[in-house]
Amino acid sequence: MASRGTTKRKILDLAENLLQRLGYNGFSYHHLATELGIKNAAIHYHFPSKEDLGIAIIERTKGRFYKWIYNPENRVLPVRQQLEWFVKIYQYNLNRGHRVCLIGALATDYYTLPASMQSAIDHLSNDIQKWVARLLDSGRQSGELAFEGSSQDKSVCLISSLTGSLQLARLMGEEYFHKTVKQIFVDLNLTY
Amino acid sequence: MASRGTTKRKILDLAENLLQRLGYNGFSYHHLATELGIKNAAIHYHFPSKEDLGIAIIERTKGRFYKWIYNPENRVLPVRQQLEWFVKIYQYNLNRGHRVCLIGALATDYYTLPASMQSAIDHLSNDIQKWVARLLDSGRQSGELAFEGSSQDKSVCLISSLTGSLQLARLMGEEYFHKTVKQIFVDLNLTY
DNA sequence: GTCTATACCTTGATAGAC
DNA sequence: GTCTATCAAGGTATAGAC
Repeated sequence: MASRGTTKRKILDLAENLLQRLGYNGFSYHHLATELGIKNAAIHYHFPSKEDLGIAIIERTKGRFYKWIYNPENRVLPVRQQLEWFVKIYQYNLNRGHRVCLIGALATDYYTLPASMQSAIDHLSNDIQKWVARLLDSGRQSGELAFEGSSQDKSVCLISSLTGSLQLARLMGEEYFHKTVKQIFVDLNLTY
Repeated sequence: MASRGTTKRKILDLAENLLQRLGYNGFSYHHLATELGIKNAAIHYHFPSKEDLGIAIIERTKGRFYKWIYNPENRVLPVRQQLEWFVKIYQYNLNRGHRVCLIGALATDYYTLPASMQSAIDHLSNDIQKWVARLLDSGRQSGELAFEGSSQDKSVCLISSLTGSLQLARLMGEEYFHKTVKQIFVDLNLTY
């Protein structure tokens, strides 16, 4: 289905999709143009360079993340529900054509990216990690979940698992994502 | 440093390195040629198509893996040591210029790969997963380690963590790989 | 086995008409 | 805002001399 909204929005939606399906070096302006029924040059009007497009994708994802975590309603949700929301982001990517997460996609292409994109994605991953660490910490303190080790280490391990499992799911099957999620919850002493 | 051995071997070494650093769509025959001080056409002599080169890289990695796990000496090692060997593969990739693992690299490019490469990497990831699951299972039975849940789920989660953490380490720093490994050991009731 | 030379395609990007 | 037309650069791949 084609996305609604302005051309700029449609380009962004499709580019995000292709980036997470094919990698940054795996899709082209031509690819976007033909699928949207417009011309190459029209895309360059909205996003002068591919770098601009890449930055826009990262910034939009950042915005969505911040919007959720800084929403006062969400901050008071049980830790378990906040964790489930976080996992749902990955689940959503899996459901939309086996997309890998944005961080995973850009991480493997990392050394081919312009510096501006590198620092944008660095920033996002740092913020995500801090948020997860704080969440795990407060969950452990309140007794909502349990684990050994530091919340920092645990958060990095958890994010790595989710990132990696979206990739393994491509090679081995969707169920391998669910196996990982199941194990993550078991390892936090949570039923799933 | 340039690799030793025949030209074919040098090409394979460099291509493997570039594949895991830049992604399958991030390096070219030209890239290989200039760095090896030979010409484009010389590479095509040894590997007629990029697909042939990709297959060769996967098959060589497979071979190394099988050689180790089917070595009778290694099969009787303590579970902990076998696990440490497995982690060392990832550590080695990290040390050699922040390479991601072969599976991670090819997973994000997966839908741009020729079918032959897809099935080759599918096969490898299946074999690795089975080996890890068996290792964890026997370790739990012998009391060498402990974890909740099925050894299948745990193995997928463990491999995903390692795969993902090599990628996160690019964005966040090498220490984030070590944090993940530390947590993996803690979660198996092993000191590290 | 390696070279020169080249064919052919795709890529990101721009100029200027409408 | 979108089009046509075009560009230079880089990509995979081949033919044929040495």
